[in-house]
Amino acid sequence: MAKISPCCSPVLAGPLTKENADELASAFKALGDPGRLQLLGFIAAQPEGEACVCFLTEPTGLSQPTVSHHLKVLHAAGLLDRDKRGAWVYYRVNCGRIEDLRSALATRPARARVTKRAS
Amino acid sequence: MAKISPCCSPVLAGPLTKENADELASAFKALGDPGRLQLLGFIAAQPEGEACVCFLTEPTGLSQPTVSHHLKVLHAAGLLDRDKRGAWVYYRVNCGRIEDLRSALATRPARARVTKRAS
DNA sequence: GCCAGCCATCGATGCATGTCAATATCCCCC
DNA sequence: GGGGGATATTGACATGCATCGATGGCTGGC
Repeated sequence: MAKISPCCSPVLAGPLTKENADELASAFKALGDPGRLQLLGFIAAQPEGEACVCFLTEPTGLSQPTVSHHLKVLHAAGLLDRDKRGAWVYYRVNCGRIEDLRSALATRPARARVTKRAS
Repeated sequence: MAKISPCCSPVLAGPLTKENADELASAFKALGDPGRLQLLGFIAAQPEGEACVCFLTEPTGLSQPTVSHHLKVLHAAGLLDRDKRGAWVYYRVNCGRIEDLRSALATRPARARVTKRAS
């Protein structure tokens, strides 16, 4: 899981280095699938904030290997934490990572907003 | 460009409908490419907040058709505004759309945060 | 130790996408 | 209206990815 260094690489703060762009792109790519977004939503919707794989197979309508694959992608992107308890594996949303992505999308972070004094 | 209805579909607020998931996923997918993130960064870095295609070909190291393709994808996702002035086409970051995506990633929007009173 | 259930991996398949060369389209200017 | 430059589109190619069935690895219970 690549570090995002949210304090230094908001997308709109200026030119991105290739490395920062790669890091951020891989994270957003993980969010770029409806099944994965639904999985995040289902997990976050649980009272305990966590869910095992067997619980997620049915509501998404995806096969168990596909769900497992998506969870792996989300985990690799740092968006899910994995907790194996006996035969079950519980996944939990990593809110800190989500916040990092949010801050990477911050518009005009510090630099004074361009005041569009057209012509 | 699908509407995101940011007020009603934060990813982590609970289960997502298939439609909301599709809308959000297509938007994040547009962000899931390093070249496109760099394009956003370069455009936002301009003093006027806008840039024409010819200016973006060189710093990204991509061919002109590829840049044009990425700009089209970003425009289709609502992330860039297009302004044709004569023979030139100027692209500008749509900050409102970016903000919509940010709010869609809001963690635990209203519902009281699960207080993790473990066991 | 064996069996059943949960999860991950593997292999295969079909579709989406990033990329570029070539070409078309549009616009300004002479 | 013809020429030149800026963009967009097309066609082709390779790669990536989502998906599933089949299978393997673990874990707990009998």
